[in-house]
Amino acid sequence: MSVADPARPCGLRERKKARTRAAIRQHALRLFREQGYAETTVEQIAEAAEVSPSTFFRYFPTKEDVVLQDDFDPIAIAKFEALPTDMHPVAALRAAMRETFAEAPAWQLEQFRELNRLTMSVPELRARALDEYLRSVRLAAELLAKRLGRDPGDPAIRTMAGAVVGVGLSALVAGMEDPEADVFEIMDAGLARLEALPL
Amino acid sequence: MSVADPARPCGLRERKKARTRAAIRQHALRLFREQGYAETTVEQIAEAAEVSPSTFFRYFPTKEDVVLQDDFDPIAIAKFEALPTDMHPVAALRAAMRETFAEAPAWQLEQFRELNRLTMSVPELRARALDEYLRSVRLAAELLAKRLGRDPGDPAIRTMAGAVVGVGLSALVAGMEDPEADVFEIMDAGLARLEALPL
DNA sequence: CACCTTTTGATAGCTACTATCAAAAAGTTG
DNA sequence: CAACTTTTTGATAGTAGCTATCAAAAGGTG
Repeated sequence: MSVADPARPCGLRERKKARTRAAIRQHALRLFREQGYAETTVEQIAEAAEVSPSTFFRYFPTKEDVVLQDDFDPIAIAKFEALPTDMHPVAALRAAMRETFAEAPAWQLEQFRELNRLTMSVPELRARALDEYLRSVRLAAELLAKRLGRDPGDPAIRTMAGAVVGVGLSALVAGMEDPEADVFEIMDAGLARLEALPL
Repeated sequence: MSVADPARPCGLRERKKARTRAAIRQHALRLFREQGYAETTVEQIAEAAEVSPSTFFRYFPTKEDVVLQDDFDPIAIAKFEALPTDMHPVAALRAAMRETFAEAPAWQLEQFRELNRLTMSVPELRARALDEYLRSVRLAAELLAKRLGRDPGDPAIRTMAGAVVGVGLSALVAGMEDPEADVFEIMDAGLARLEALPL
């Protein structure tokens, strides 16, 4: 209902909300690191963040949501839409990703990596992450169809969209198997290979 | 520990176990169809199948597992391994899938479709299905590497494996968006396109 | 039939998550 | 600043998925 929707908070309330949210996530991630995801109860997180369990669920609908959030996807999609339409769609996707990551501050990239690591190691989280990932890239696939002026149901489009998702997943898996690996690099290299797929 | 592991049960016990398992699943699926997945409690399922809730969890580790089971994957993987190694790996995968589905009885294919429909419509189930799907096809990807005598970490292998997974996912999504669509056909067509990817 | 193993059900309990509602804090207006 | 409104919070109670335990019942064997 609120008409005002500024990028940064102005009132005391909104600032406090942001602080509370950050505190909950911060303490949750610390506890997960120290004693594991399943072994940490919501009650413990709430206590550490000095709020009630009720408040925890007011900020995060589920325990999983403390970990699962992709701040990058919407940005990358916006960049993808802004790129010239005469580029190869997969090349545009790669460029959008590269720009997005290049602009992000170092700490955010590092947190992204840690969240990925945690996500891929907890089955519960892994499952939900794949769902979210699929959903967001399916949206990108629709943009891809629009970009080419073709139907989203076109087999070539569908196959390419699936392959893009799959390459992303395989990169995440690779990053999990080898913690030293650069997930961004792997994903980019995989996408580069997909440019050879006929459209 | 049991040495005997026959294809079909012999003793009264194993037959009863199989019957109990089937009964639980059957009643569960019926209740899901009638009143929805989330609206059906394990207690109701147990009561309908005339067992205790304890027994339910003895047969299915989670409520989700009543729906999530892929009887096809292990069969298809075995067939894949049995096929001549000089075939194109993706072609071999396609052949293995085709054989597997061709051999299955009609009712099993129909049940497979219903389970897929249910799975893709319940977020909770969808997420876990993707996880299972990824795991099983990753195994196939390892076989693929072995077949080519190359490293599983090879970018080309990894990309192809990811693309295979992705095509499967996109086929499932397509089948969900259009219930009339033939998921097998879509997946096969997508895989056929992947044969053009350089290895 | 007596004996051993497997399967079952009852009980109790933990934890994620929801609903409700009154108290407290933040913001607003006379 | 005092009264009033709105938002945020915490306490309470409850539902449901899931686990552990253990004694009773059923299946199988000599």
